[in-house]
Amino acid sequence: MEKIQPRSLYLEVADRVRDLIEQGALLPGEKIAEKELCERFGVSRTPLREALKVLTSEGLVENLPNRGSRVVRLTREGVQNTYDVMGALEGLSGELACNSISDAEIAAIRRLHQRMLGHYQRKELKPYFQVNQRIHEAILAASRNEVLSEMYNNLSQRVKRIRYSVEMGEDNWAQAVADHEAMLEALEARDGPKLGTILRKHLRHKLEVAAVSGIIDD
Amino acid sequence: MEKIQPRSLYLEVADRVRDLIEQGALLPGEKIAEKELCERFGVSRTPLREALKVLTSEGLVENLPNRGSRVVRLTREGVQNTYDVMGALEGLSGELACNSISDAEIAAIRRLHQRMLGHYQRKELKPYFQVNQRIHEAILAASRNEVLSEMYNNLSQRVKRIRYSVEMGEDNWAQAVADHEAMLEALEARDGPKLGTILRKHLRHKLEVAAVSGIIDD
DNA sequence: TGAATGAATTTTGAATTCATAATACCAAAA
DNA sequence: TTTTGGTATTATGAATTCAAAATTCATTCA
Repeated sequence: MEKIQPRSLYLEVADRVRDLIEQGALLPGEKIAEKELCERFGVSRTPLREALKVLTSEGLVENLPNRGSRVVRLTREGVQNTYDVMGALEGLSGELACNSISDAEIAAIRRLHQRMLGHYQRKELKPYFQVNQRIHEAILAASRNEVLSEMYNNLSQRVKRIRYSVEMGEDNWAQAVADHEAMLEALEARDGPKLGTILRKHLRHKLEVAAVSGIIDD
Repeated sequence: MEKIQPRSLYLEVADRVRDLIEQGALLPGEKIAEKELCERFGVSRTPLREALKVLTSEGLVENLPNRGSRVVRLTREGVQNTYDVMGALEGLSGELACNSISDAEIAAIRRLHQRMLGHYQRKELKPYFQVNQRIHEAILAASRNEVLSEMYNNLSQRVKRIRYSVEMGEDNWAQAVADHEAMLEALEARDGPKLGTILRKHLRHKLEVAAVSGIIDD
C-alpha cells in the first residue's frame, strides 16, 4: 500500500515554473507575467506568487519590488562561482561516499561508467551528459548527507539551463573521461581523500565548455 | 549618495521570524501560529505565509500540508551533516581567498586573531565566538564568491540557534585556537591549498561541543 | 472508565478584492 | 524630431473572504 502524499499547490507550481526555466521556455532576464502563468496553470495568483518567492530564495528568479519577477541572468562570473562551489561539494561527497558506500553501489556506478564510455566513443553528447550526471548523483547519494544533496541539487538546478554545445572540445572531453576513470579507481579502493581531490578538480573544465554556449550573458 | 532600497514586506517578515528562531523565542519543533505572529507584526497572513515559505526553502521551517508550519528540529545527524558541508565550503573559501586577498585584509584578520587570543586567554566564551565568526566571515568575503557566501550563510543560520555550553572542553578549545594560528600562517603565506585543508578539518570538533547543549534532539 | 462518534470551532489553503505603484499612451511644447 | 507633462491602463502588493481540512470537545455506547 502506497502512502498518499498531500502536496501543497505552491510546491507543485514551483516545480512547473522550475521546469519552464530549465527547458528554456522562460529565458534569462525575461519578465515573468503572473497573469499569464496563472491562466496557464489554472491557479490564482496567491500560490503562484508563493512559488516565485521560493524560486527567488533558490536563486533562479529575482524579485524587484513593485516590478515583479524575472528569471535571473547567468553571468560568466556567476557560473564560475557556482561551479567552484559545486566542485567543493562534489569533493566532500566523494570523501564521505568512500566511508559508507556498498559494494553493490560501486558495481552500479561501474556499470554507469561503462555506458558512459560507450557514449563517449560514439560521440553521443546528450546521452553522455545524462549518464555522467547519474554517476555524480549516485556518489552524492552514497555520501549519506541530506544537507549536502540539497545544496548540490540547488546549485545544479541553477546551471542546468546551460545548453552545452556540441562543439565541446575534444581534449576537454578526453580529460573529463580520464578524470572519471581515476574516480572509479579511487572509489573502488575506497580512497576518500583521493576521490575528493579528483572531484574538486573535475569541474574546472566545465566553464570553458559553458562559455561557448549562447546562454551566458557576461 | 546612498541608493534607496525598497524591500518587500515578506522579506522583512522573514527576517523577523528568522530572528525569533535564532533567539530561541520560537523553539525547535514548535508549531508556528500564523494568527499570533500576524498580530505581533501587524501584517496580514499573506506576507507572513510567503515569509514562512521562504524560511521553509531555507531549511529553518517545515511545512506540513494543512497542518501549518513548525520550526525544524535539529538532530545530531543533521547538525553533523551541516558542519561537514560548512567545512567543505570554508575549505574552498580559504583556497579562493588566497588568490585575491589584499594585504590590508590580511592585516585586519590578524588583528581579529589577536583579539580572539585575548578572549581565549581570559576564557571569555561568548566574545571569543563572536570574533571567531568575524574571522571566518572575513575569509569568506575575501573569497569573492557570492554563491559561496550565500550557501555558507544559509547553513550557518541553521545551526546558529545552538547555544554553546560554557563547558566547552579545554582541549577542544586549545585545538581550535591552534587551528586558527595555523590558518593565519597559511593565509599570510597565501598558501591556498594549505589554508583549505586546515579549514576543512577545523569544524570537526564543533559537533562534540554542540552535543552538550540542550537544543539538539537526536 | 474509556474508546468512538459527531457536531462546533479553529486553522489552513487558495481565490478574490482593493489600494497603490509602475507602465503605456498620447498630446503639447521646445 | 525629441522631450515634457499628464492621463489611462495595467500589474503588483497586501488584506480580505471563502471553502476545506484539521482540531477540539461534548456525548454516546461498550
